[in-house]
Amino acid sequence: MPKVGAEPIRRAALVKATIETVGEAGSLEVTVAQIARRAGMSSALAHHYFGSKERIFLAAMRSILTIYGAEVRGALSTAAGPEQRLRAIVLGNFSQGSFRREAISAWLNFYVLAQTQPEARRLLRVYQRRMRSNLRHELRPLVGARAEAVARGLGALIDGVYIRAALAENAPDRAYALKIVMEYVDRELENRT
Amino acid sequence: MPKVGAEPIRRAALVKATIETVGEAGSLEVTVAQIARRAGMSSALAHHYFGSKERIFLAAMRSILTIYGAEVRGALSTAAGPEQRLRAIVLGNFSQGSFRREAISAWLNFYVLAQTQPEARRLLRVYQRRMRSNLRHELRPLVGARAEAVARGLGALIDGVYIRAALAENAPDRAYALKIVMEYVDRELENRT
DNA sequence: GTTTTTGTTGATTGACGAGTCAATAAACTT
DNA sequence: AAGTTTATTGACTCGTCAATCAACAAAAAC
Repeated sequence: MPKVGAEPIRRAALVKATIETVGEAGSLEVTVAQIARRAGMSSALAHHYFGSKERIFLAAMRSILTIYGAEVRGALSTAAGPEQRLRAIVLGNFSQGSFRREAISAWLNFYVLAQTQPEARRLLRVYQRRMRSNLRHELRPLVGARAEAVARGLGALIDGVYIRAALAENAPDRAYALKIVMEYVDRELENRT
Repeated sequence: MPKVGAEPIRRAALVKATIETVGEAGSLEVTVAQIARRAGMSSALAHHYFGSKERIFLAAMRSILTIYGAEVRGALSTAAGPEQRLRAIVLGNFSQGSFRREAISAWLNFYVLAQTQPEARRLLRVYQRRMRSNLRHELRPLVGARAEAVARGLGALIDGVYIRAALAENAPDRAYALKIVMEYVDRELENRT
């Protein structure tokens, strides 16, 4: 049943299926066949479009980071003033699309992938750098010279809250996660110079 | 060359080799043969003593958590008063033995293992609970009702700083990691009630 | 309407790796 | 000295899985 113009649809389906499969399995040790089946095709087709398992993973990772980025940008669009914008960035990091069980678990696994895969590492680094730069930019007028350190601390805290959520048994508690991070922001802004 | 009383020595060697191998590879996808070779024995012997790869991993994880615990206790032993003790706990988390490249990378990978392996998950949970309880105990006299939230935040921040260190290309910067976390403590203690 | 491009899969290959086993040997027991 | 326990490994089995390939089908191009 070959329908023309299938490529982008198939690729998207595979990326989605990869995130779901890795997220559910909680591990990168999933087979191409599993992913392909979930995406409704044969494993041969998955290889046909992506060439290798590695490339499938990288595409999925790119997708996750893109979603993060988009949600942060979305949250940012309505915010005015440094404090509002700072809080919007944090909020964006915990929005619906990103702070979901499989997404979190998949993210953790891609983090591990970045330990071995140079391209995965590059992607993650680019993303982190951009995030830190955004945070620093809003923090500068709020905490001055401390901006760099606070940006790093915030980034690390967000990552930490994420991996802790990956380990929780119930559905991740978005509100509580957000509370922890926002209170960090509160503390830093209380004593601003 | 069978020397009697080899079991504990072999087991220890395997645990050590596992942490090193996983840490270096940055992945759990290492073979029993690799681990065994590094520990100076055949893979058959590794299976003989541990029964399965899974059990080898669990033993390695237990070892890592034990080392953490010991270092925290060590740091705690000389500290007096809640604030000193709180800072000692943090310090213990970043001590020489734990905050090392392979240990960090291995820890991250065991974190991932805990997503799938019930026993690994249990171990990690027990460890986290104890750590949080320790933190809370020292925080209570310092920040009162906020103790629970701060303990959680601190725990998450420490985890976050760890995984970020796993991604760094150079040797992990212990001093900087510590600075980030200690400043979090500073902020929380500044406005104590 | 034939050729080319795009889509698709079942079957196969080839490698790798966990776990088992039989065999060998040194040390301890009686 | 014979028997038992502990240590140790090379060789093998068996399953799994990424990747390839040959073949078929439909649409597009010519």
